[in-house]
Amino acid sequence: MQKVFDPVAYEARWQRYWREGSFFRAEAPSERPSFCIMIPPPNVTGRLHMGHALQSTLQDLLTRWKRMQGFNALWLPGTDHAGIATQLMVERELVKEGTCRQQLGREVFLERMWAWKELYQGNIRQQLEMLGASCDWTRERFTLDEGLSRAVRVAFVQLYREGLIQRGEYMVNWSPLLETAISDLEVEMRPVRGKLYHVAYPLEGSEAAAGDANRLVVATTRPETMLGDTALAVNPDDERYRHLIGKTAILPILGRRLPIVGDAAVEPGFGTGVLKITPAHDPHDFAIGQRHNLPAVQVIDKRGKMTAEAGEGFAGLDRAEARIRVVERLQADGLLVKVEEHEHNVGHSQRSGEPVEPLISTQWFCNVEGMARQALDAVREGRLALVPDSWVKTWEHWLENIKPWCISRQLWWGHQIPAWYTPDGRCIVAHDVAEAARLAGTSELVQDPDVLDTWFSSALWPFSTLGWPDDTPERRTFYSTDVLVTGFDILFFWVARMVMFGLHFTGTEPFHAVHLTGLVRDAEGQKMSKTKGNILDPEELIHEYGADALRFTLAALDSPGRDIPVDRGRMAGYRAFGNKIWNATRFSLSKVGEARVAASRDGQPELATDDLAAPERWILSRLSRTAAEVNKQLELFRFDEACSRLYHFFWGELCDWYIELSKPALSGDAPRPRVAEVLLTVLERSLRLLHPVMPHLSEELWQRLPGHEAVHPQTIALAPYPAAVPGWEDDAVEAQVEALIAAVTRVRALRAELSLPPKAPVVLYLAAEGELDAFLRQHEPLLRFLLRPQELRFAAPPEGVPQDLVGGVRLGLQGGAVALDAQERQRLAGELAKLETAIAGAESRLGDAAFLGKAPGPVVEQQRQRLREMQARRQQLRQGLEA
RNA sequence: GGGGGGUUAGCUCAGCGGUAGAGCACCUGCCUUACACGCAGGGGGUCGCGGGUUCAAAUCCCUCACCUCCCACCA
Repeated sequence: MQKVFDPVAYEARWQRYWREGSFFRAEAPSERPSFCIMIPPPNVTGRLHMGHALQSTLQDLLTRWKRMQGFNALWLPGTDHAGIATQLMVERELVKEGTCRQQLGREVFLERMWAWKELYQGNIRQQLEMLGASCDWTRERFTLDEGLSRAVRVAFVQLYREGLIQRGEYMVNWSPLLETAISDLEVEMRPVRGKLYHVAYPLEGSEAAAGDANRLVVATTRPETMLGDTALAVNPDDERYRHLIGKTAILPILGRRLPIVGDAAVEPGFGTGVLKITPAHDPHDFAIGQRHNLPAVQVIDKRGKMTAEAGEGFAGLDRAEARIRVVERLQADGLLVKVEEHEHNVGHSQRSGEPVEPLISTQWFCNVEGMARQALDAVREGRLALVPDSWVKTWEHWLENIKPWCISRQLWWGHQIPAWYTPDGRCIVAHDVAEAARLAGTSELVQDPDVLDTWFSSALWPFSTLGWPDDTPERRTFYSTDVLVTGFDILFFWVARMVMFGLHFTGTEPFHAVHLTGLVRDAEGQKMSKTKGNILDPEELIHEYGADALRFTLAALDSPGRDIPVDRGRMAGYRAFGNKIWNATRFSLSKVGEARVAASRDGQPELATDDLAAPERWILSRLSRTAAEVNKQLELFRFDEACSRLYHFFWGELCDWYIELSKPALSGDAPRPRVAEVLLTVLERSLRLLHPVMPHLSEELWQRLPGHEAVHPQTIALAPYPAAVPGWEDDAVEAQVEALIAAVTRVRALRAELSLPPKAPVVLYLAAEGELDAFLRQHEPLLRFLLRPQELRFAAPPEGVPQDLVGGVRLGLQGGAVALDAQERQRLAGELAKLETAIAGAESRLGDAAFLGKAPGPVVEQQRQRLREMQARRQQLRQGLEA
């Protein structure tokens, strides 16, 4: 075996081996219980980022774990067409080429889109494979492929026929740059330092007259929209203006007559208490306009330019430019009363970044209120768990206040809406054009040019990927799926909508648990961004540390409800852990001779502990408990805890102690029964425990262990996941070995404290009560090996010899007395001071009748033992400091 | 305005009723026959502030402060 640990040397090899062995192929139907995770399909826009790496790691971890537990495990991969995002990328390319989609035409443009998709889909596959993802690639899907497109059409037609999808003219969030409607969720509020313009509107019949009584002053942040005003509104309870309701004001610049209406939505306290009403360009005004039957005058078009309605001098201007001109004009007309600085929130398009323009337009809407109630019930009744459950309140708040979902987009890349129009203007919704023609009674049809919101197809993902609407073996085998792993940032965009559609179309929730991960951040907890230059690239990290170290880091940092601060130092630490595992295996293989991994039957190892010595019993007991803990933590989605248990068992117990304890036996100096077999067995099961997090390293090493093929003939990925072995668990042995460990550790510390050089000849005293004393005598060779004393006496240390009491072991160390240096003296004095406080505390507690009466017995006993040990330590410290 | 999460060692975070923990960083020794991606030892914390419950509180309850995120948004 190579001495150097080099993950890059073997990771790709195992990825190929797994692929060629088809080990991750899931069966449908299957006799075994199934486990299924649907990948949140990455956008075909580019490379995978750290968020994908995190989520993919956790999904792979769960899938590998369940697969090893014997489940028919499916992790179904795929990609999302990501309408706006992808179309934008390709359009950007076109701009560079000096053309645009309109010039190419829809058909040619879509060919470009598909070429792009092929390229990036390939990248995503390759990157997932680099990470060690155990997807079933034979079942890969794409949101625009034939099957999923059919599912989209079927879902749309059904919702339409149920009356849950409607076409209508409403106010929507419009992105002038993208020239499409977007949903409420795609609007992001950003604080903007703007101005509040106070504009005077003359009252009718008083145009020529001056003075405040003849005009109403309106405060607005968007003066350019006043060209579309069709009324003024005041609060009917507002004493200042009540008498004006029913009167008429005159719109400056354009001279339009504006009725003054009373509406309770007007806040008397804000601005001047008078609101200008622009039904075509503001959602509130739109609502007020509807209440008062006001006309809507559109002065801004779909590209953000002023329309002809805006009048001479303004038509054709950009909305920002128009604002400047309107203000200039008002000022010239003497109607600009004042301008205040005003910070307020303005909706911006999340995708393109520009301010959203509220616009009245004809769009398709989906009424999701009923489905939202079902989604609420699914969580409340425990059929769907949100992990961590702190998300439940957010979930409830959103679903309880849900509004119709605008599902149409004025794009080309996506599922074209299955609606056709007849020459006489009828709208026919059907599964295909043939059906539409039949229903319409004519084949002169034009399909609606719009496409559906990307999230509409994503909402069907858990079942459209399994063949829905058909009743396929896949659907029967894997649906409902088990777990969804995704970021909390798409809880509403995607998770809620999947649950709503899942319940609506299939009658059951699409998965039983959602594990919501945090955001991947940099080592300082800063959000990663291009401008900060702190972006980490998973591919680069894999080259540097290996995929397993990256996976371990991400899994170990995933603690509930927190972001994931990815730290290179930490990742280097986990690569070092890989090195540790590598070397522990290298050592074992060089020492075990002809021994083999113990055989198993029905997953339970046939390794009886009857004739084994304490160290062997101890490590088997610890292994069993570790396996139990790791399984438990994985059930709870506590990947951090599972990793921590694996790390501390392997490094802190197996390597630091058991391997050391095995050395005198393996070298033949102090033989014990079946040490090599135990070592191999523990190692083999440890590698299996580690496999879901560190698949490559565990496979690489496991394949070298003599006897591994009896566990599984081909791959560790299909070997059983270790569970607890009750027959190995032994509290008494654990207590004894732990006392030995505590004593050894204390002796080493004492040696350092006394400044004894590593090779200084010392006399070591050890004494304990009863069985523990016998146990220590029995393991004399181990104590000699670990502590290398010149002489070992199983007796209480005489007076004057530096000594201590720990874990029930009285120990002493006699060697060349070395004077304490000043620094060490100070340290010990500090320790002594703290100790005095602790002793006083323990003494008073033990003297307190309330404590003795009410605290449980073991707690009192623990306190007594602790006090004894602190007193022993105090004596040693006092003696040392006096000397 | 409403709601969530957070405040523990220099940094990033576990712990959530019975002696304050991890990784990294730091200090001191060591190439001890698997590993210097290592071994051994060590320093470092009024667990945000103030109350309360309890024999016992970082851990449960309440007030406050600060930091974050989400939702809504007054033109």
